[in-house]
Amino acid sequence: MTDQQLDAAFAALADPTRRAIISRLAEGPVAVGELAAPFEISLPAVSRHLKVLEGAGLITRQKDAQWRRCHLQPQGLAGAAEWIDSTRRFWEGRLDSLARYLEGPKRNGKENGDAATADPGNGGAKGRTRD
Amino acid sequence: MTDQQLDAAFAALADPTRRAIISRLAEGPVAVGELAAPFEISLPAVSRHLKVLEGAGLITRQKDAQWRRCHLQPQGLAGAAEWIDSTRRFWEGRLDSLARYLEGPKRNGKENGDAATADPGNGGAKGRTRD
DNA sequence: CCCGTATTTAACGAATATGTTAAATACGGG
DNA sequence: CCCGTATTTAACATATTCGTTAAATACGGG
Repeated sequence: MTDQQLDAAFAALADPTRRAIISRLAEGPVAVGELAAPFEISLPAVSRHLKVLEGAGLITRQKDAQWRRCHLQPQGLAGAAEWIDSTRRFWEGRLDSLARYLEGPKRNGKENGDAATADPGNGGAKGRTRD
Repeated sequence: MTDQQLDAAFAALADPTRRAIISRLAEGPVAVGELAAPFEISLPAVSRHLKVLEGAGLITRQKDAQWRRCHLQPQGLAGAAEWIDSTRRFWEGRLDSLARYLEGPKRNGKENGDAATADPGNGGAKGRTRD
């Protein structure tokens, strides 16, 4: 997933109407009119939201006579989720190194409960600006 | 997580500079100046990005003399990830019901054949003007 | 107390997003 | 071929976002 795709996906998700549309589509494909019904905004506004979602790769639209049936594109969601998860894994990996550091040969007897603020990478250096 | 929090979190993630900042912070806490160094934009611009990230609950800033050390707030990321994952779980659950429906003991020999567009949950409901 | 460093706030302009209404387009049917 | 339904595009107003530069604020040190 490129940076631009992530931009588009996250921007698309940053709107409650669009998230509601996605939630609705997770139940199954729906045509535009039916999709728009629950919302108070106009149909053109929904249409534009759909364009944004489609541009972000989160949905597709299939022609079906004069209807356009919208389908969730789960791989689009997967791309966004993957960015977040890999960041979280990275963070947790960093915590793992911290745990190893604390439990290492030094045999640290105290359990460090607040790993989130500890900083082995910059451990004792307070007030340092550059490294 | 409220709708507004999701708005803020996803909007915050929809910017490559802010995602880069988050990636950097996943390695450990960093002061603003050092955080800003890799970017070509001005320091005030970075400062505003940090404000956005903080407002979205994705980071925190701690005072440390004249420095402000920025920390990742992983629970913020978790909230966004959870929305996506629950949507995906819902989608997959729906596919599961579809599979059961297709393979189930009560074989009904009616219209189906395209798993991606079939819709057991809304099978013959409204919106079907054309058959 | 004043200075230099670190960071934020203020003020501004350009680009983008979102909503509206009115008109255009696409489709199947009589 | 024209009509009604479904949906999109056009044109427009307004709000927000993102960048800039200049000034303000916060802090520790001589």
